[in-house]
Amino acid sequence: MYKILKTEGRAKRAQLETVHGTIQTPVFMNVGTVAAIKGAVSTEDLEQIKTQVELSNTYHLHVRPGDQIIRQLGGLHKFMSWEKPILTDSGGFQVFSLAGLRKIKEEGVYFNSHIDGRKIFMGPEESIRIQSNLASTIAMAFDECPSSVAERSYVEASAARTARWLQRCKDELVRLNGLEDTINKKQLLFGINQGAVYDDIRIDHARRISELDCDGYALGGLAVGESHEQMYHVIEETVPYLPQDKPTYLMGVGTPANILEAVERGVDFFDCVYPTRNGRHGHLYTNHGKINLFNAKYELDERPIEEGCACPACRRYSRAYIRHLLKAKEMLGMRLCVLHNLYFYNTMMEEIRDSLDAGSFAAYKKKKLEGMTNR
RNA sequence: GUGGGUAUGGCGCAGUCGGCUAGCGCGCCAGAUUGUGGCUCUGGAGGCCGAGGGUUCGAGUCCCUCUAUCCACC
Repeated sequence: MYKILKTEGRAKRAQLETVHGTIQTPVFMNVGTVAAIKGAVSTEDLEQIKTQVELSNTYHLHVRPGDQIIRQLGGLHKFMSWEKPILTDSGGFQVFSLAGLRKIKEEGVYFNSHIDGRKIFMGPEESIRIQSNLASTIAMAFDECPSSVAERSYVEASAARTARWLQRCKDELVRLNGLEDTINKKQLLFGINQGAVYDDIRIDHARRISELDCDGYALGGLAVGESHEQMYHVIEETVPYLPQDKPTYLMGVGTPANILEAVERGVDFFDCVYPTRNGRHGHLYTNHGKINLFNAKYELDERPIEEGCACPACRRYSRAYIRHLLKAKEMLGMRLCVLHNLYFYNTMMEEIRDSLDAGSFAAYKKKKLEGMTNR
């Protein structure tokens, strides 16, 4: 299933075989929360900008249109017309990030829908059941993502509960995958490590969840307020305690620099809203750093976003034109920016894989970081 | 021509019985944003308060003249 092809230090060049095709890693998963990449990006577009994995969200699809609806329509892949791998996030993070009133108990979490305010209960079994209905390629465990500044005692109790929840997720998935009418009987499950910025809690938690033999393991609860140094430190200390014959996924991260640092520390799956959200806001990633197309200095700039870039935006349009579209709030402006950013990220991951293949990742990373003056 | 209204940053407006560095929205100029509510947040620049004169310790606020503009009537 998961096969390491080459290593350089802790950095891994690997591949993960799934029922929806083989994923080459390190990989960046393109975030499409509600089964859509925001910014009017179609799955046809995704194929043209080197997307390997699309990421959607359990909670968001549960409240709208409803996982039962998607199940009746044949699952997420058929629903959104995307045949390659899809990873669904469990909804644990949404409880942390957007549910105002919430109650976290041993059985799960009670909170209110952000769409219509109605009460929702979600626990490990509910999350996995929804993900099974969505029939994604990879399901994520239902976890709690405590604040990075949460007190030690709280983090300790929370991590212990997340570990118990993982066992329940695992049991429920095994049960569902064994059912006759389950759409994707080979759905994979990734467990999630927690522990905020406390090394010993992280390590202890990593050891515990490693015994559950998941298909992959993620580092959760990072990039939620702590410094880059703290985050790199946690990754460095924790990754060795996660099964190295399984994929390692750093959730929600990050900037191009964050990714390069994490690859070096053994991470091979990433996802982040930056390329899409920042793209919608006119922030573009280039090899010279991030630029803000809203800035007045681009008003008469006839160059493409990035010289030599082969993305759909750079092949044809100028900074001045795209800036105009953004200021005029034309959808095409956002779309072109999102396409460029995702292409940039996916291309960078491709370059990372090539450099690992060639045994020159360290040199590649150094050169890439030196070029990016802004981030 | 007569009567009435209005003139405050690029645009639209607030400015209480005259009282300290004249506010707000949009726009503009920048910055944030890490398992996404196309959201939101944070800064910044920009005003001889239509012009001139007067009253007053003090006028965007009160008085006079002029100018511009809008409405009604002729």
